Amino acid sequence: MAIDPKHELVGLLRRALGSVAPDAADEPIHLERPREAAHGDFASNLAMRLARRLGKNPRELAARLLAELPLSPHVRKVEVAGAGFINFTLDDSLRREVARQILVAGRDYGRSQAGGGQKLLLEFVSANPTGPLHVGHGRGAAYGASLANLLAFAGWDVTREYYVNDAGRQMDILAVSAWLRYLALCGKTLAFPPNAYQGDYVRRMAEQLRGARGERYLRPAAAVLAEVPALPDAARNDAEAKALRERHLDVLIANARKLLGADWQVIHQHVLAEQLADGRSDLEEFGVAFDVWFSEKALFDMGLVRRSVERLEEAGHVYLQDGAKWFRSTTFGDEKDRVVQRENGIYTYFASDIAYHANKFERGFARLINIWGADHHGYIPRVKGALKALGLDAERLDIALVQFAVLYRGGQKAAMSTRSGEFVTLRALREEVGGDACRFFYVLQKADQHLDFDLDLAQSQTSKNPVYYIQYAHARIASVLREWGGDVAELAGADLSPLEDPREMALCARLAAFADVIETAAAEYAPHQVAFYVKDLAADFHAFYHHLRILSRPDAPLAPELQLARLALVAAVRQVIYNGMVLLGVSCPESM
RNA sequence: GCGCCCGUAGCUCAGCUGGAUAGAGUACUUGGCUACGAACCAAGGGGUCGGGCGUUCGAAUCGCUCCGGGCGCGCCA
Repeated sequence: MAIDPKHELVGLLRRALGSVAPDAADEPIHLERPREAAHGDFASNLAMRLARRLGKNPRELAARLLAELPLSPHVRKVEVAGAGFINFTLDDSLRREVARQILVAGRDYGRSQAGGGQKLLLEFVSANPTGPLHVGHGRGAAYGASLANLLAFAGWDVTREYYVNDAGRQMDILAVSAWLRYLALCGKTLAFPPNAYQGDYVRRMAEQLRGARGERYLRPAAAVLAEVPALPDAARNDAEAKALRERHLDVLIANARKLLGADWQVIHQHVLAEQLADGRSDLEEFGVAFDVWFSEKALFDMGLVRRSVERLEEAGHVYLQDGAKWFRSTTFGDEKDRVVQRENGIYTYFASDIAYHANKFERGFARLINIWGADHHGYIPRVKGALKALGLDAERLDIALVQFAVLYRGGQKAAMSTRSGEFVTLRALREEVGGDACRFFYVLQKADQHLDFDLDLAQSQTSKNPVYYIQYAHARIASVLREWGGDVAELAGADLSPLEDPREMALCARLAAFADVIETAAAEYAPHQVAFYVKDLAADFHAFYHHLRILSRPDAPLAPELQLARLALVAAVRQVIYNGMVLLGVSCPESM
């Protein structure tokens, strides 16, 4: 059976605490893994915390706790150190056993039940399907996919969802952009608005339309431009010029709708389907899969948007002003009230988002997580406010913000904007640096930290690249096991007692920490901790490997028991590297 | 102006609910392949943790304030 030393030590401390200071028996007991090996396997600051509470000397308290600490066969040494730490050193046999536990559990090693099998919805990426995904979306995708894996590993029943904004004005703009390009292909070249979608992919979709349906969607230029205000001079960038350009686009869309009738929907559907398929394949190639693609338009079709606004009205949180319906979000801490239904009767994006989130609650998830770009942070209070107004428990919704990713190549920054067509696509990034390096670099940094993505480093195939450093450790072990040629499954039965070198024990200690890393990384939505851990584990392994032989050789013979024990140890290392990298979506080649 | 995020080695970043001598990588200097994979290892220099004040036995971590950077403040999505 597996022994959980941490749990046992907490129990021992709890009993000692009960006899030393019964009045403070409720004091929480924390154990940390000291950085210094000399400080043992676990350390507790209980005495120092208690000292504050009881007004006594920390070292003295630590000594009294030590005296009352029940004996355990698993603890080799307990001592008071520093300002009043109680340091535990485990018995070596117990420290070594982790290798066996890993080999027995295999791919499940590190898996926990912390989530209790509760349903969790993780929504991420959710980029408008109006163009290729760019490197900013890539970060959200990599972070979200890793987080989803991590939470599932930590015992949550995770659903991965992509919210498809297929209902709004942006889709109309994309459709009209493609149509204008199509008209140009038919010989009717009209001024292409600067705020329409500029990318080459729009031209490609226009070519598809023309190839499939010929000139079926051709309309007279005069009708297309009827009542469309002229575009202001390109140099002008004042508020009036901007408004004029938006108006230009809106009238174009209205005319397209009128002139094309049912065909407008066909074009609309086509560009949507194209972009969605493109994004989906892009993400799949990136190792990012979704369980649900949730349509915004479906919310409207099912009447859920209208229904949500009605519910807010019934709850008395909506008022009319200037012909529009406003949600009184200031009641819930927002800085100003927000429009849910415009003067022209059209619901705002916010209204459908309320319906969307209400629907998430109705689907019975114990926890909801949204991954948003950090530029949306101002949006949080109104969404949570609306949920509260609907009587829902907004605390169940966590919003994880992801900061911008900026690409650097030789010190040069790359600008990103879908509209202008000047952006670096995720696809281009993947092709340049490879999927593994891409996934790893994205999650190597805390999500709420700005990311400087160093292209030169990511694509370097040298020792500088941390991805290869880890993969190399895995491949090296695989190579040794191949060289050995025995049955890896039998290593779980190996006698581990020959392991006693400090490097071997350091590896054991590192391996034993994996479960804790998973637990805190999942709790903090911080997959980067897994990346750092795997890097550290690989470093421990490389140091071990360089100084100690694994396989016996005629001129450097090893006792058979020692060879077997070391094989078991490195097989365990390989397994944990693998388990960690799987969570991050990075492959572990057997050779490279 | 208000709100959110951030400021740690030359550069890019970790630092778990406040803990022990602030750590990696990279760059630089130096050493190590007739070895189970040198995409590796070992050693070295490099820090006012943006500044200040406070709370505490103890602050990179918590609070206040100032400086600096990013983002957001629409009847856009």
